[in-house]
Amino acid sequence: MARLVAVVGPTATGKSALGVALAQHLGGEVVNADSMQLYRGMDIGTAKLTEAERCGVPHHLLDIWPVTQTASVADYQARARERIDELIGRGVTPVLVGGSGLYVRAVIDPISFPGTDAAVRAELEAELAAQGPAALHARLAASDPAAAAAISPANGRKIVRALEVVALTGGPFTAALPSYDEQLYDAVQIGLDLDTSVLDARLERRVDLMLDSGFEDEVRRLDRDGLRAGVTASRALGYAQLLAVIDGRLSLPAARADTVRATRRFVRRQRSWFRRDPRISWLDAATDPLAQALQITAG
RNA sequence: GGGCAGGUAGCUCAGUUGGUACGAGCGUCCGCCUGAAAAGCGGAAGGUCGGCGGUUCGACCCCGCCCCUGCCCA
Repeated sequence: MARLVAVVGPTATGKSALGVALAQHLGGEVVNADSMQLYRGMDIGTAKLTEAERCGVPHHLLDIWPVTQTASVADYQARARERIDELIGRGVTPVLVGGSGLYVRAVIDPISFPGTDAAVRAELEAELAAQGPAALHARLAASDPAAAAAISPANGRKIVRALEVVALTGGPFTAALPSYDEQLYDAVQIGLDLDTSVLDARLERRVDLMLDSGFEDEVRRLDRDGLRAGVTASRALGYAQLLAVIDGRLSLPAARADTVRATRRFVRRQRSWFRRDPRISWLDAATDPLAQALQITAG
């Protein structure tokens, strides 16, 4: 087992910069674990590091999906593991950086995703739209009681996926994440966080900065590339709001406020996801996290 | 100085012909999550109903005075 370092935690805490610094000190390369930075052209709004900010450290799995493509953890998992294994084979330390909790676990932990089928899914989506989630939930209860019990009758998305898996595999949809005690890589996970009031102020500043740096133009450009048709990319923080601005459905100030609010909510969700993982060593982003991170990775 | 509208949860506002606030959205907090995870979903905590006094068995809802906000007139 080779060693892998992961930098996780809520957005806007400085994970990317810490990742670069760690890679430099450990002779490593960065592997992205941010679901939205996988999209080509989504740069400003995802706070993707610029070429200069990467300081010559190779970054992997950035810009691999067109905005029209629906995000997929399974696709990410395969690509990330392949790349990580390749780095390890070269004696390079993979530094996995990102705030997409499920993506990180999909790499490190033994999770296998049952397949998907566009036609089956499209049919289920259509039914969901026509009949509402309750009807589908009732059907799930008949074919997979355990899954139905675990999924809320209001959670259309999850119900559709469960039905899809049942239809494809003939078996039940197991909705249990693996425990935290078995991982595929010898991974050290570092969590970066900041005091809430400090982070909240930072989020606000960051959104303003993005807006000042041409975020709206970026969205207009991506709109021409089909962003609107992208199921996941079009819902990304800030992007969804700016599309509404372009449509005249929202004023710019409202979009700004909305984006800040949504990002705050996202941070809370990220924390509740990551804080359950006992393997993560938490560092305060305000007090020289690099030194502490190096200590942890050395130990 | 006069007139009108309004002062109900942190915010924006519903609401009761007088009988324990039926509140809602947003925010906050907590939790969930196996192919959309920057998405999706669940739960909880918050109110001396502007102040004082009166009427009443009983007032947030009626009366009086006062304070505050906005608009109009002077």
